[in-house]
Amino acid sequence: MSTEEKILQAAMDIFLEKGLHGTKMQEIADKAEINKAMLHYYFRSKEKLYAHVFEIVFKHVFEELHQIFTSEESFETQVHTFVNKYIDLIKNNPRIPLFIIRELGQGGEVAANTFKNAIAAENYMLPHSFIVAAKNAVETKQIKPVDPRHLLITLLGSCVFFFIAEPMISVFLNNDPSFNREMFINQRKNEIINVLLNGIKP
Amino acid sequence: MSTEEKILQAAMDIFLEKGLHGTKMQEIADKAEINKAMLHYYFRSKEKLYAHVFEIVFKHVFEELHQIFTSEESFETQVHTFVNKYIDLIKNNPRIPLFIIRELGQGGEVAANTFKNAIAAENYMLPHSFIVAAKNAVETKQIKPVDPRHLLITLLGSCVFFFIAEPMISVFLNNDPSFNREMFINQRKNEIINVLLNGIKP
DNA sequence: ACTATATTTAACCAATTGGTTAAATTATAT
DNA sequence: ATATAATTTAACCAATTGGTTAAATATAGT
Repeated sequence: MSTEEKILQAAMDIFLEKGLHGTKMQEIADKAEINKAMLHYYFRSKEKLYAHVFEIVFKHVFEELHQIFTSEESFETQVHTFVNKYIDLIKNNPRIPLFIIRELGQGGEVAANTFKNAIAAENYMLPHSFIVAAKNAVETKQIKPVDPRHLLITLLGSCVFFFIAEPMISVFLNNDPSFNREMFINQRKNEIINVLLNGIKP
Repeated sequence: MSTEEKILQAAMDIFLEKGLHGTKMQEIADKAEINKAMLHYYFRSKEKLYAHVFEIVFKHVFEELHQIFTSEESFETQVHTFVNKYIDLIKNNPRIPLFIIRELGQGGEVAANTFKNAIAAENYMLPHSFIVAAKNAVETKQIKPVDPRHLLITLLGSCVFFFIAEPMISVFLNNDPSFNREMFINQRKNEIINVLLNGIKP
């Protein structure tokens, strides 16, 4: 593993866990087992290193989800697949939602730039492929007329909000001593699919 | 205005804008026009002052929304009112969603404690009143059988996600040169109400 | 072998910042 | 009026931390 790769790996681990401001350059250097000066040698500044990591994480999420809406399946099936895959992805990478949310909470400049670059490069454009698929579904009367932009926001918000707000939500859910997180997340998939697909039926 | 009030007012303004870590004690002191030592004299530490502010903000949001689901209206009307009021509240206090999100992004310890205290005091318990209302609506067949906990999460996520993710979403929405934020937010209310109420119709 | 270039290290620096303290001022009670 | 307690101020402190630098070491090209 080259020094640069060691840095990126360590930086990703720690930025994902602690965000931009919670992460210290020395901590990344320690984890990568290299001298702190190497961080600046390879990546100039903390912000640049962070932006680098953000882009990798962002790509990882959006590339996979983007593809779903370019398939030949029915729109209903696509939404079904989307919810399952998105929530599974979060379950397997539980740090990702908070990582992105923290970035947005800082003002989201890095996120906005990453997004702009993705649009310019015409890459992994989830919003675009979703909106094309949804428009088509409206035209072919698979679903009733809805604004695809709003539908996408509702879908994303429904999937991700639990994981963002979990520190507070879990206080309430744990009032029930038999509460089981794993089971609840699986129910969550079905409830989202049920309510939303039902809500847009023609 | 007493020194203590001046501090709280200034702290609220700045914490709301910049979050815990973005806010400097000196900045609060300057805005309140008092000596920095007074902050510690009245509130001991930055964290304690922050927690104080968080509780005030949190109460402000949840008290108003809580009441909706204690009314005698039909559940459908209550949901309608909730979406309109919640989104209006955010429009009038645009810093609030990011403020709470930033707190959750830091781990949400302060948020969790505030929430626990609210439960213990049996105060402004939005989740409780919502779940009672939704259960009742299921039993009286006003809506089809859904898990009220999931419905609440879907509802909150749908309302708030746009404002959280706006730095990214707006990059995409602004591709359309005629995009109008004010109009879009009003549409957002109706789309949420339409899709969700339709989704839970018996 | 020698030179130029790239990489690595350890020591250092300047700025920031939450918090403290001792002395000064003001308010309160007797 | 005087003692006591509460409030306010200015100066100070220690720790943190992103970033720099000059010298040392390794690598590659000729």
